[in-house]
Amino acid sequence: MAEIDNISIDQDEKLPRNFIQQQIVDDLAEGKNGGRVHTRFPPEPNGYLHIGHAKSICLNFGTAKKFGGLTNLRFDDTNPTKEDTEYVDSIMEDVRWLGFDWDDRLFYASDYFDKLYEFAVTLIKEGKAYVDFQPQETISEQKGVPTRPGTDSPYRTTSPEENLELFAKMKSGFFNEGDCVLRAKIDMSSPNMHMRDPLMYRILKQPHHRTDDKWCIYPMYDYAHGQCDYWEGITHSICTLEFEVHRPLYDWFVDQLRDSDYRPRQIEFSRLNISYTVMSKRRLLQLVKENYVKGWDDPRMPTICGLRRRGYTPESMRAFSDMVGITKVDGVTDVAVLEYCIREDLNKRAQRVMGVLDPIKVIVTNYPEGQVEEIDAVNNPEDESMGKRKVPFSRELYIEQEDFMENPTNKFYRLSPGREVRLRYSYFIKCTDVVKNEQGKIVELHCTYDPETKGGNSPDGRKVKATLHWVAVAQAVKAEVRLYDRLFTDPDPAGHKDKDLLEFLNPDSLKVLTECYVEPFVKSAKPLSNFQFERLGYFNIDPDSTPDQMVFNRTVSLKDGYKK
RNA sequence: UGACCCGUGGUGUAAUUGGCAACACGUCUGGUUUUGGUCCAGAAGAGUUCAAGUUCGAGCCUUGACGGGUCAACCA
Repeated sequence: MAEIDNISIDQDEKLPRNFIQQQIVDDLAEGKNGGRVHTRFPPEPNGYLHIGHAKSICLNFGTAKKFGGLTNLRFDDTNPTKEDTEYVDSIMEDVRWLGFDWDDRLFYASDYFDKLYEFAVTLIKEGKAYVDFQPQETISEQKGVPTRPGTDSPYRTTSPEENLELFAKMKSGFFNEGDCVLRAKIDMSSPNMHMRDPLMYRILKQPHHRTDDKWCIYPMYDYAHGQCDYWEGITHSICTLEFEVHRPLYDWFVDQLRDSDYRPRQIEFSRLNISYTVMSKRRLLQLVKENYVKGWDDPRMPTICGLRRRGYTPESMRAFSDMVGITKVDGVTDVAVLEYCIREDLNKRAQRVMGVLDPIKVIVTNYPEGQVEEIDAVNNPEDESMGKRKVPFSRELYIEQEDFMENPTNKFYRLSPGREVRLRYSYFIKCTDVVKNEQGKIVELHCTYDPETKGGNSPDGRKVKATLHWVAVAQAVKAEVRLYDRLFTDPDPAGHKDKDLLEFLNPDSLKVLTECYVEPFVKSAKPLSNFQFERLGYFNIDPDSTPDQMVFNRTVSLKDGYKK
C-alpha cells in the first residue's frame, strides 16, 4: 500500500499545478490559516456516488495530501426527507474502495445541529435574523427577479425579543410545517438572489436518520455548510461551479461567526461530464426507478459501484481523475479517455486467458481421438513474474465464428478454406472442410494440424498471418458473458433542451451471451477478478457468478486495429 | 433587460505568470510482434471566439462586443 501511495505521489508531482493548487500556494505564501491545508468531501447521503464524485474525492484528498494536510468525510445531512443510512454506508464503501482514508475524521452536518441552533439564536439577538410567517409563494414573490430588487417582508422589523420567542416555539414543535421559517436579514435589493434574506431554517416534522425526532426544524444548506467548515477547521472548501453565486452568502455567515483570522474559503471547479452518459443524481435515480437499468450498480451506470462491478479498478479511476484535470470550464470528456485508463491499467496486470464468445466447432481430423495435451501458456506477456499455466488441447475445439470467413476479403487474414493459421500457444492448423447443415449454415470446420509446430512455431520457418484463441471442447467452462455498450446513443444526452434524454437510450446497451466457453483456469478465480480474454478485451467475474454458472462482464474491449 | 463565471486542435488540459502554443486521449501512416492488443517510430490537426488598446513583444494585461453557463427550491 505504501508503495502504491509513493507512486501516486510521484505521478502527482509531475502534473502541472491546477488553479486550486495555485490558490493554495498563494494562500500559504500569505501565511493564511497558520499554514494549514484542510479539505473535506461533503456528500449528501441521498444517492450513490458516481464518477463525478470520484473526481471530487481525488481532488479533495489528493490536494490535501499534496500539501501535507488532512481531509474530512462529512455527510451533509440537513434534509431528512431525502437521506438514508443505506447511502451513508455505500458512500463510505466507495471512498475507501477508491483508496482514500478519513481516519477518525468522520462528521455529519447533523453533529452540529445544536451549535447551529445556538448560532441562529445569536444572530436573532443581533437583529440579523427573523421569523417569517408569510406563505412560501409570498416570500418568493417578494424576492423579486434577478433584474429587479425585492421588497421587505413585513416580519423583517419584528423585535429580537419576539423573534427569540418565536424561534424557540419553532424548535419546540408549536408550529406546523410551512407555518414559518427563519430568515437571515441581509439585503432584499442585492443583485445576488441568494443575499435577499435567505432561509436559514424550515420546519420539517420528519424523523432524521441520525437525530430521529429530536428536531423538527432543519438548517438549510447555505446556513449549515460554511459553519460546519468553520468548526472543522476546513481551509479550502472545494465545490462545484453551481455554488459560485452562493459564495457571498457562505462568506457572510462565516464572517458573523469567526473571531480570528482563520476563515474557510470556498473554491469552485466544473463538474465532470462524460460523453454518452449522464451524471446527475436525479437522472441516474430516474434510470434506476424506471428500470432502464438493473440498479445503482448496473455495470452500465457511471456510478462508482457500477464501474466497480463492470471491472474498473481504483487505480484506473484515480488515473482518469488526474487526466481530466481541474478547471472552471464546462465541458464534456470523451469516454474514450476513461476506457484508455482501464485498458492501460489492466494491460499491465490482468491475467490472460482464452475464451470464445461466439463459438464454432473445429475438428482437428488428424489429431488422435481422446488425446489431451497440456499446453504452456503465458499468464501475462507484460509481466513475466506472473508465470505460466497449462491449457488443455484436444481434437475438438471451439474458435470464434468471427475468425473464420468462407470467402475472405482482402484485409481478412484469419482462417478460411485452405489457409493456415496458428492456434495460440499450440499448433498451426489448416482448414480442409467446411461442414454445413441443410440450411447452408456453417456448423463445423475440419482442419488438420502440423505436429511439427507444437508451441506455435514451425521449424521450417513458415509464417502465418493470424493467431487465433481457442478452447478445448471437453474441458471448456460454459459461461454467460454480458457485453455492455454506451447507455445513450448521443454524446450529450442531457444537453438537448427540446428532447428528453430517454429518446437517446441505446437499445443495445446490454447483450447477454449464454453460449460462451472459457478455459478451465478461470474456475479458481475470485469474484471481481480481472482477466484479459486474449484478442477480445478485459472481463471480470460478476457477483452473479456461481461455480456452476459462471458470469463474466466485459469491462472494455481491446483496441481493434482491424478495419473492414 | 441584473450579478457572477467560462471561451486554447475533434475532446480534455498545459504554456514556469508578457517571450518559438506543449501534453494526453482520439484519428491516420509505418515497424516489431505467437493477442489485428502492447511496444516503437512518425503524421495530420489550433495560431488561442472577435475587435480595439497597452507593449519591442499578448493565449496571458485593459476595454468592448459575441457565444455559452449559473442564479429567482421551505433541495444540496
